[in-house]
Amino acid sequence: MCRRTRGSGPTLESPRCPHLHPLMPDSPVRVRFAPSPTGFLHVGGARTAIYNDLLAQKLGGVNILRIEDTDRRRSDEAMTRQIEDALRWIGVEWDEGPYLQSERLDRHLERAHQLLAEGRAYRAYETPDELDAERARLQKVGETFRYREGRSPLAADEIASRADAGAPFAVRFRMPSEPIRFVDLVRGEVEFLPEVFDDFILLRSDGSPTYHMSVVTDDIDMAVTHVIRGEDHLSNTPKHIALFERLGATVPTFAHLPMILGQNRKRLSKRSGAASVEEFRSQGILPQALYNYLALLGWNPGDEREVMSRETLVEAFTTERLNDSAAVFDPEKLAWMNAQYMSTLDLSEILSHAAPFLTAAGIGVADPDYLAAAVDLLRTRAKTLAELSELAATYFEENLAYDPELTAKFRSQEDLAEHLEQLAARYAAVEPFDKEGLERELRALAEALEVKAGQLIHPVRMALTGAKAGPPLFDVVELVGREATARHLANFVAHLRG
RNA sequence: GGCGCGUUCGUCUAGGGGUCUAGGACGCCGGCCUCUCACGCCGGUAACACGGGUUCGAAUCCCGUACGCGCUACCA
Repeated sequence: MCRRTRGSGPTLESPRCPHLHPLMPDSPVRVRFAPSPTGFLHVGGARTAIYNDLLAQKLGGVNILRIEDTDRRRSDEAMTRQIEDALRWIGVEWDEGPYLQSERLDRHLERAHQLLAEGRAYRAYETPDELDAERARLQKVGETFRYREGRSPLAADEIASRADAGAPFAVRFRMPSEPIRFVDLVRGEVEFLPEVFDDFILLRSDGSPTYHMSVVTDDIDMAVTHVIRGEDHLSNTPKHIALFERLGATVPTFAHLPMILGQNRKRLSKRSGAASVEEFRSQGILPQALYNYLALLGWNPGDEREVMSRETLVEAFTTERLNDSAAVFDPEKLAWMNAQYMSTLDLSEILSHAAPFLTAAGIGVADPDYLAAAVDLLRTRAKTLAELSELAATYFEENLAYDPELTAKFRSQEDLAEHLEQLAARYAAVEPFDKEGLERELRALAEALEVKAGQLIHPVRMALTGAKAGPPLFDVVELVGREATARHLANFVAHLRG
């Protein structure tokens, strides 16, 4: 198995392994991400998109976006738009598309009719109900129903008379009778025996193509070289391979990614918590963090790096380090990852991602420098942009409402109000109003009063932010400024005496 | 039921026959830093699903069992 050979061995990236490189060594790598428009982008899909992105970038290939909207009922333009937005937001790029599968209907039909004409497919006259009945019947006897040519539940003369009467028919693909083997980039060699093959449907009796017909047709026409998709398609792969072959096309290389599970160890879904890119976005997760986290969920660079930019991930990416077992999505670790980006990204970047959250928290951008300074002070203290905005909001309050429970211990300190008034007097005069001077004044006052500096620092923090913990106090005072500091101090003194 | 895939700390993972008294990360616990919180730093907790082989030696190779997941549609 090629993928088991590490180091100097043949790999996808060094195309010396014939199994892994069905195409000419110099033919360009073409991958595609083919979501169905369900109204949101699932994180499992997002991860698939990321690996496609990474591989295309790594190999200088082409990434294609194709919307599998053949199920008309749940497809519309807005949903397609939603997927594009989500991909763009998370940082996945594509070079071609989006193609809409529904717009390629003629082509799917053409190829299906070609197969029919060539005798690689045939007409089948059973109705879905009849097939269901047959399945149920065999089920009872402990057998499995598999549709192969000549094994119809219908009598031969019945089929003939339906055909003569021009009855509607489905078009079924004639599956080969040899085993189908392939080397999956993630799982190694996989084999399916002909005993389990079904002559599956290419065209429904209403003439519409099925998913299998459409995907393979599109993958051929789009010259896709590597199909990276979810494990749920592994069992469909023999069907697809047979179609590629009968259609005279080169079979692409497959990579089937394991599922992403929720905390409940079931496939991640809305029930098991946030499951879509949009949800994380609205929670205030940074796109870089989600991209990074998802890339690491099922892949690792082989060393101990974890926080990695897209560029670094591209440089480090190899399909041979893709994992083959399902992974549980861990929101805690995502939060940590996000915090990493919150504290290291350029402030301007944080600011632009935070803007909608800031607005939602009622924070205006009247003074961009003030906003930036506040965000900079708080960025290491928030795990999400939503938290950040919440924390920042108090820095924009005209007057703060103090929580009696939090201020109880200050109110029981007899001299505190008096001390704070003295501090306020010093702060009114200090020049310049910067943290060094502010600290000097406070410590000098503490010494004169014969109290510990903390005895003043903590109540001042409460006065200015309404919280018992937060950024270093003198940074806060400097930021808040002379005027607001005086106002908050006065309010707090009143609160203490009230 | 059939077929396919999987199983290392709670979670993400490293591991490719001896270097494994199993490494890293998240979480958790403790400490340092410190005006508090957070960041950061230091330390601790915790795992090879089970049973058989093969081998001088197995987390690693083989077989089986258990469990989980996927597919088994005129869904995609």
